[in-house]
Amino acid sequence: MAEDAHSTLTRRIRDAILTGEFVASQRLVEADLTARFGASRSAVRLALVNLANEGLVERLPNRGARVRSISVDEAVEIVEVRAGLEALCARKAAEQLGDEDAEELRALRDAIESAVRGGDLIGYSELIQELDRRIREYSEHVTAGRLLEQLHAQSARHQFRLAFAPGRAATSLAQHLAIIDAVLARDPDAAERATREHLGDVAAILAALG
Amino acid sequence: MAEDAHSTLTRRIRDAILTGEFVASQRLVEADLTARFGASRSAVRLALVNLANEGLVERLPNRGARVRSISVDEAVEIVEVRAGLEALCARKAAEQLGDEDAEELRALRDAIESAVRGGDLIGYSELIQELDRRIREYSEHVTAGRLLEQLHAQSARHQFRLAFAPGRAATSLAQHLAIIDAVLARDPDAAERATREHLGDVAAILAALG
DNA sequence: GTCCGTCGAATTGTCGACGATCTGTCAGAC
DNA sequence: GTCTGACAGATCGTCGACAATTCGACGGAC
Repeated sequence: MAEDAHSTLTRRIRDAILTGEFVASQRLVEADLTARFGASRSAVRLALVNLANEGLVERLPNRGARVRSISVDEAVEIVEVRAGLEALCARKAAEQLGDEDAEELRALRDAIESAVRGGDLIGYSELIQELDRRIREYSEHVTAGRLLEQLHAQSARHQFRLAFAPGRAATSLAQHLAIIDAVLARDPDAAERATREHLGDVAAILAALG
Repeated sequence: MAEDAHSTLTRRIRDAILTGEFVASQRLVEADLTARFGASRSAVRLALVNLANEGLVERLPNRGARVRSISVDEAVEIVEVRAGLEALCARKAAEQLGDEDAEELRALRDAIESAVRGGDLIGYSELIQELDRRIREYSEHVTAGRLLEQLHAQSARHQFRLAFAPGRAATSLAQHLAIIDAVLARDPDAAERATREHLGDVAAILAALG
């Protein structure tokens, strides 16, 4: 993932999709993107191919690209896969947590608790994402990490809907604290179990909402 | 995955990598591939980008592409991830196995047993791959299936070395039969457990061999 | 009113050429 | 003998033009 021109463009289009600037199923015409981002058509094409491989964009031969819309069934599938991968990462993280990592994790735990106490749902949601990222990092599992990053990007929109499900914050908080505590306790089994439990709930709620 | 020209080229280059025609770390110069496959440079470029996204090829900015070589550590990681995903698929397959699927699976079981009895290691290896493919199919889990396909391709070479580890066939056979029987018995827990057990062994052996 | 074939605009796919970047080599200074 | 800097070859990155395809609009036949 170098920082040259086409990577930047890929990132810019990805951001536009993730922030909802381009809505689901919207057509992404190469000429339009060329004008909008001031890049050449080759660069746009390359970016679209990359995003198609990431699963954010759908490319039909001779018919152009569009923002891929993810069905509820597929969102559930993604959460099921995430459960397996994040459980693996949580386990590894618990096994090999360094002392300074533990310090960071405790600080994050405090931040999460105070965000919830303050009723800051947006901040809470961001901190949870940070938590996921940290656990991936501590696990040092690059293969799982790479796949998880893709899956997160794909289901970003569904995540969002989930955050505001009524009464969700309380159980979500408890589950995340359980994950953190298991990792801090260096207990791999508990970390894996807590992660699975949490994502099992997420899958169930997603399926019910759909 | 349409069947137009550039997809075909992507597949052809992928096959060349998987069959060992292009060895690990070998440089893939665009001009050479252009001549060899009779395609234009754009097509070659696109194929390389796709393969890079699949993880089979490594592309360094301004320095070209080469066949990505996968370290033993990474091969172990891949098997760990596969364990999670294949366990999920085995579970789903066990949950929703159709009667005609069961029939096919029984036939495959017989074929596997007779391959081992006949000492046909190559045939056995192919049948095991077929088994994996079938379980993915029965699980109807497209997300997990797509990721597994990528991971299989990446670790194809290491798979190969594994098949000829001394005394491996016997335990491998027992483990695969256990997976098949659990799925046939429509027992999701057993199917997941048997799959994890098998891949846990594979990871251990890979790590030891490295 | 409906069906069918033709035509044209919009859009993607392909190509070859040009410019930019990297790598290795070689001469010269010290 | 070693180091430095310029040069040249190889290779990738970018661009604009042209060809191929799709899709909708239009008009005529029945």
